[in-house]
Amino acid sequence: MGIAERKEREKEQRKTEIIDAAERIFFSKGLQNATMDDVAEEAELSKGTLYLYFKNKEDLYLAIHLRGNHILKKMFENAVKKHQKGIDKVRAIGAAYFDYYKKYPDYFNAMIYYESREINWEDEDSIASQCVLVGASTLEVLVQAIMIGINDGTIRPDVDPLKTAISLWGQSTGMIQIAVLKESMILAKHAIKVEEIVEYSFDLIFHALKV
Amino acid sequence: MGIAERKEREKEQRKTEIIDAAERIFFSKGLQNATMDDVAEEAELSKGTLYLYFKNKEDLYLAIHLRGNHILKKMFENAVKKHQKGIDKVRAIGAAYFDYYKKYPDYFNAMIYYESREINWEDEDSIASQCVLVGASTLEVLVQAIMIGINDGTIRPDVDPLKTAISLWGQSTGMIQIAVLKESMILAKHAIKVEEIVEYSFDLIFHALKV
DNA sequence: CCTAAATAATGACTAACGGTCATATATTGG
DNA sequence: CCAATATATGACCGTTAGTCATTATTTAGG
Repeated sequence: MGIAERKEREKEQRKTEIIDAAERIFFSKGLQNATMDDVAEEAELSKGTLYLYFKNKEDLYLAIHLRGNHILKKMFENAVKKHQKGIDKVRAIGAAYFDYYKKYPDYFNAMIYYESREINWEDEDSIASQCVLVGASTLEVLVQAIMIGINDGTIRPDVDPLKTAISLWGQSTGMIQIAVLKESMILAKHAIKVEEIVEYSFDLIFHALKV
Repeated sequence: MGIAERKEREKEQRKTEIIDAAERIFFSKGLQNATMDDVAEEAELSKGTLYLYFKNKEDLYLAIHLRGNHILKKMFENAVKKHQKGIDKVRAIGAAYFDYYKKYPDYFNAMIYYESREINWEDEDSIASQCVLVGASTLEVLVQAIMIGINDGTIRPDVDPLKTAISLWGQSTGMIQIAVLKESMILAKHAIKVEEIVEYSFDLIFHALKV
């Protein structure tokens, strides 16, 4: 049955088109101000149709979030490949994270936004749980890099790979978040650039990992 | 004119009562689900009256946020007092931050929630700008502790106090945030407790500061 | 005390938005 | 060509943030 397959493809295509439209709207107007009517108009579909493809507004936003997660994972994997030593891999992941923010600030903000709210990440099959899966595998890239570093002697052997990976992840996210957020406030007042403070912060962290 | 003063007092009193009611409602139902009608009922006032005291829902929420900020600052100041050495002061601040989360998770979440959204922190006189002020003075406590540590030789002399303070702040916030958030997901799966991972993360950070 | 002016409080109302569903249109298989 | 099925529509509904004309209370002066 080629028709069923074609229909499946078309359905995926529609979904993609809707996410594209939603991205343009959400990212330009901000999630708060963007309405489902806006998205519908941008997608050249009726509002009701959106709900045939996505459970609700949050689900649609999570679909965008998921895209960002995939990109981030790819960037981590690429960063790791470029270096031999474990510590360099870890550092490259840190740099990649910051690159991600610079290149896709909207995806980064979508992440921040959603990490700070009550979502049912549990139920299977949902976009939310897919986000969790991709997130876990992204973290795994970091865990592996740390383990390689321990084995090749570039990272202190007494660090716990998983705990360290989670720490680095949380610390880096918080750092970028605060740097961006406080830019206009604290940083501008002291003439510190976002880049500068994030680099500084990363240096601090890696200083703690080195043998 | 004693009357004007009494009226001023009463006005402040009302404001406080409204914030009290709003806290109960927002914290029990969650900001998303709590309505201004709920708050009005809890405060035993009409909805219109709320808007005589607060510009909008966000403003009311920021007033709660401001309370949290004041408490946090107090806790930082107390933490600093209890120790002599700079590094110990810094560590105590870290512990105080985590204590703050444990003792006032709702305030902590209010902070996270608001740090991740578009707010006009600029305009003078607003509650938002008061939050910024208190936040800056809280950070200053940390900056001072780091400087003391550099002077008494317990902290590496080559660290930049302000940049380090901002780094620690961002990293700690991100860490607590992620630990709490991922508890049900990643942490539970690996049988790691929130306390444990946060402590671990703090150790990592302080390892980087020591001489 | 009484009353007019000023201040504070009210709640019905509006606009906007997320989400639904009966209806309409298009596609498929026979 | 015709039913059956799948897809799309947009008027409609319920909810809620925020407003404002009206009402109630308090103050100050005579």
